[in-house]
Amino acid sequence: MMIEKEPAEVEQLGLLIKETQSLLNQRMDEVLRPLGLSVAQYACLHTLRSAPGVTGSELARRVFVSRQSMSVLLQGLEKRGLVERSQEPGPRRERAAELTEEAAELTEAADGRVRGVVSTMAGDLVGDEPERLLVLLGSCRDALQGD
Amino acid sequence: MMIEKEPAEVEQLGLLIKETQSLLNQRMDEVLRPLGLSVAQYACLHTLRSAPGVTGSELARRVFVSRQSMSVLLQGLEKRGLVERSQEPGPRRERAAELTEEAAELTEAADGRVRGVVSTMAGDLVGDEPERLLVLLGSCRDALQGD
DNA sequence: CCACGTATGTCAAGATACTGACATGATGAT
DNA sequence: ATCATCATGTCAGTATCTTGACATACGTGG
Repeated sequence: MMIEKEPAEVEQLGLLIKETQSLLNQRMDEVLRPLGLSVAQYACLHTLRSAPGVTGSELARRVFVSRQSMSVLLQGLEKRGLVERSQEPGPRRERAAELTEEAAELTEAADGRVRGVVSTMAGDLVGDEPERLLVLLGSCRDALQGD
Repeated sequence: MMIEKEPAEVEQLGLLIKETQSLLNQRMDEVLRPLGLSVAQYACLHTLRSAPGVTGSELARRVFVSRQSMSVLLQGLEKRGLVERSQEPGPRRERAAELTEEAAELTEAADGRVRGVVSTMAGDLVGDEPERLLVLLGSCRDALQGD
């Protein structure tokens, strides 16, 4: 006979994820705001650094926002001289986006601060616990999007 | 000499949390929308059911939104007959909020659907893994808000 | 060759959440 | 007793994200 986990605790998992993400977003905003960056802008720059030349739509998918939001995000970053987009559209009307020199410095500074926040968050985890957390959360993510 | 964890993996923890929460919110919206409820409204009703009679401000803190957002949320729920608020303000101008009968049924139905989503999310976790995940994530949350 | 489906980029409108500000009522220090 | 302080509830303005819609461009099947 299978021993069923009482669902009372697992039920709190959704709330806990929301809570943690809310706090994480808040802390990231606090350290990024002095640099003049919103969390969404940081996510955009961070992703662009690891994947230069991607299209706006692909960027939107990776950052989990709509194409439209990414469009205005990129326009703002372009106006601030942090991002350059090819003026001559590519194969499918695509406009590849890349970081500028100034953005590289800024993104590195922002990355440092975000690393600090994440270190704080994982500060009480010891041994293989960080890795365990990554695996378990990854399982949840896959189960949700695999649908 | 301490063996330092390479931070390359832990660094992804922030992104993973954001990703998982985004997908969870999306799935919850999909199951709650047919009931005419937004995720925020569900969170409001769910919290009210476990803590009837709380004030709007306290409710806002528990649901992680501002007092102002909770104010308009409650106005909408009140207009739909799901929530009743005491008209005669209490000790500190407080207006205690409670669920109506109709809301109790609706909230129960919504809870069932949300339980389904959470079960899907935790579907691949076995043994003590759900509990482990709760403990590890709880540690992260405490580290973020303990600051 | 040409219509159809699909993907990108953008504009406009609606919804939602936040910050700032104010009035009201309770608490505490002097 | 009086005034400063704080918490609640609400209104207004701002910012951001989303959905809907349209124009453009590539690919495929008729």
